[in-house]
Amino acid sequence: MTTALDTTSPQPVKRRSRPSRREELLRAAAECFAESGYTAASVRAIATRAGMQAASLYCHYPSKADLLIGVHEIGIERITQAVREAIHTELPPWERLEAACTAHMRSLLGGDVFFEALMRNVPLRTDPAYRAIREMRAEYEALFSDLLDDLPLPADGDRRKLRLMLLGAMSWSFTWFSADRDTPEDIARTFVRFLRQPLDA
Amino acid sequence: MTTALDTTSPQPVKRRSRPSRREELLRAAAECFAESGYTAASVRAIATRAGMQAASLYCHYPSKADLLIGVHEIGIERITQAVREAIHTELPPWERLEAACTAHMRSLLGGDVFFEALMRNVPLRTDPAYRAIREMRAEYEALFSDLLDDLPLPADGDRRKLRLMLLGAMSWSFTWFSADRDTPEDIARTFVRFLRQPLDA
Amino acid sequence: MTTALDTTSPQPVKRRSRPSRREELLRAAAECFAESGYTAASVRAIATRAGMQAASLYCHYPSKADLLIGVHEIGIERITQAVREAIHTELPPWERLEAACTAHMRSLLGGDVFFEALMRNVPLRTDPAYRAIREMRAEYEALFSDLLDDLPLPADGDRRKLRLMLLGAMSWSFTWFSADRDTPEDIARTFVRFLRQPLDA
Amino acid sequence: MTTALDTTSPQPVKRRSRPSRREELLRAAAECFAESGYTAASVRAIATRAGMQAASLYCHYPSKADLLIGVHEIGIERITQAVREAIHTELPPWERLEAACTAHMRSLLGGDVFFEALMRNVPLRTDPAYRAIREMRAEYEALFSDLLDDLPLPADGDRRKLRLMLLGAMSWSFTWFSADRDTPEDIARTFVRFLRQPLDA
DNA sequence: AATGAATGAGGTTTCATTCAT
DNA sequence: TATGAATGAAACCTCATTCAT
Repeated sequence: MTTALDTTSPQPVKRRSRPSRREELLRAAAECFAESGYTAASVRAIATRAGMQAASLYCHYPSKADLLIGVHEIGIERITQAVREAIHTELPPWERLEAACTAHMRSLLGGDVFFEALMRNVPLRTDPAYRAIREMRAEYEALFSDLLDDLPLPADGDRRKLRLMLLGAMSWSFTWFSADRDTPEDIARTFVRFLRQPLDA
Repeated sequence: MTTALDTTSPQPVKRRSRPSRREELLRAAAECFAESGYTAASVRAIATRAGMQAASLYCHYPSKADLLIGVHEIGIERITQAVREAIHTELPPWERLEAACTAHMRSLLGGDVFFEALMRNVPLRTDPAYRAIREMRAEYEALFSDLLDDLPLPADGDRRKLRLMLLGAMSWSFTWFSADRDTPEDIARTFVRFLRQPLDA
Repeated sequence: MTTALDTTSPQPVKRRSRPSRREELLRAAAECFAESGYTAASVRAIATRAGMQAASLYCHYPSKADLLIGVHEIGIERITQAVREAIHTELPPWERLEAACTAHMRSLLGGDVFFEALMRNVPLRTDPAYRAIREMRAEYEALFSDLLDDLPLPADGDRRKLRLMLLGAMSWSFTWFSADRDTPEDIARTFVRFLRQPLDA
Repeated sequence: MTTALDTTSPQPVKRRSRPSRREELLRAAAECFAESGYTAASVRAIATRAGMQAASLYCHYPSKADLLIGVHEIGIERITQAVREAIHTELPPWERLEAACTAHMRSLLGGDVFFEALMRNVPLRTDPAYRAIREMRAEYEALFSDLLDDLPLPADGDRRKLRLMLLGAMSWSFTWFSADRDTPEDIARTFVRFLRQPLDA
């Protein structure tokens, strides 16, 4: 009857492709994880924010940990796409890196709760969700490995550490970023410049 | 190499006695916070690890949050002293910065649970311990501001962002550091070199 | 004598079903509050008496204080209705007052745990439930204000103090009442007579 | 050396017959019992208010229940003496009763925490302190029995119920008394007048 | 007389999850 | 798909009391 994506079809069609219950749930979870952290966020709070009872949540996700994975999936997917788009065009290597970083920072600091949830909830090695999330992150970070491979570095340039430094510095920014003093774009540009100017000279 | 960083010893030698109950408690708390995170770590687990009942813990600290503050105090105090010692000698600015970073990384990644607890538990803005901890961190980071002020940078060098980049990159390293592949000293040296080579040329 | 005061029946016949869990819970709470006092009565004991786990109690009432309010609501509702019924008929003013007092005492001393809980747990001014309960009591006592207004008193008769004296004397009776020596009806009759007739002949 | 009543004699004499530790403790206990009720008042709070550690309290009183008894002893002793003094003079029976009631109310509502503690903490029958306190109260109330015996009542005047009514009404007044609207003396006078004079004109 | 430390019991409440409906 | 009720575990913390010093 309706589109294949309409997961709420059993109810009379209200509005076209409104966020499904699962999506609402993930958003609610992201908000709670971002605000309180994974452990402190309660399933009840997430369900309430999504407009349902805690028990109903389990119709959609089998556990709290799966919500965290779901949130990460969305977050990583979004930021991956943002960065992919940014480096789609033809550009010199350093400019491509800068474009990627700009997209990265714009996503991370743009107020999207999915990214806040992402940053604030790096899972512990003992967490059951650890592996799944680590793999997603690794895949994303591979994008930057590629960008760095294209860079013309001196022979002793340790590209792995360069990537870790750049991504780490950007990741940590959620800790000190203040929209009053900084813009995501400026941070990205400045960080890249710090690295580039010597090496490029 | 040196023993100055042996964090298990009861600090600068204040009292000769065996570590006091408070110190044992802080160490137990640090271990638990490092392993499980602040929220997931239970007061009972901390007390048990310190060899007492949960109720006894409250003879020494009035709440779990105060334990977190205590852990941060020790951690910050130790790393501050380590860095202070490292920059005590007369050195050219870049070398002093590198010495500081080396000390910083050596502390952070040296396996001291107080630092692991520190890094894994950046408090949320809503946390009652947020203010207290933020101030401690700020005071520590001021050390690096001073070091950066001494650096001969070009006019447009944004020293604040440089500091944030360097410290952020180092902070994030607890996320990916593996003693098999890296050494703290090497990371510090490499990160500083990345920033220096252009600017110093 | 009558069955109107059978406080175990599920009230005016609202639903036919066996007493709901909420009602069982309130009764259990009333029993515990009557036996041990509000503070000393534990949520666990209340839940156990109602045949459930302490945690399950919170499906029905959000806190212990709300149980106290609920118990008061039922108690006040019952005694209000008993008094209302007693004064429903046409009677001379003093006889109506006596009828009201008889109903009042019969409720209070008839062994209903809800009234015992009521009397033994006048909340402190600092108690969060204080306001709610005070208002209920005030509404009930207004019934007596009306009855006293109908009394043909001399000009200097302080009707407020008269009400407070009468109600106070009756309230305090739960302190000394012994079913062996007294009947609720006799107490009521005697108290009203003391006020009505001249003792100083 | 000092007076026999100086229970703190081992310490160098500071001030003459200042409240002994036991007295301070009783006063602190009375305050706490009056504010929070016996059960909710904690030994720790009492000790703190008396300027000592909880453990030190046990040097003076062997248990919390003994503090309650001690508070009652003082309270009953004080009010007994107040009433005794009031009825010491030669007066007609009704005037003597009024004088006693005035003294009673003045004590009860005069802001003395010992009386507030007394009224707010009628022990339950299951309380270990129940018997001891009940006996004290009975002895005090015997004073009123005597006064009532002197009253010229009609043949059917039930003196026991009269006493219970009068004392009960006065006891309950701590529940509604407001220094803004009432004075203890006026309450006493009015209550006695209600009994003495015919209201049913 | 005083106390710091300790304790076992127990307080209220929240947790993630299950299950019958 | 949704939920109300339930649960066992566990959360943080406070309790009255004890004891060695």
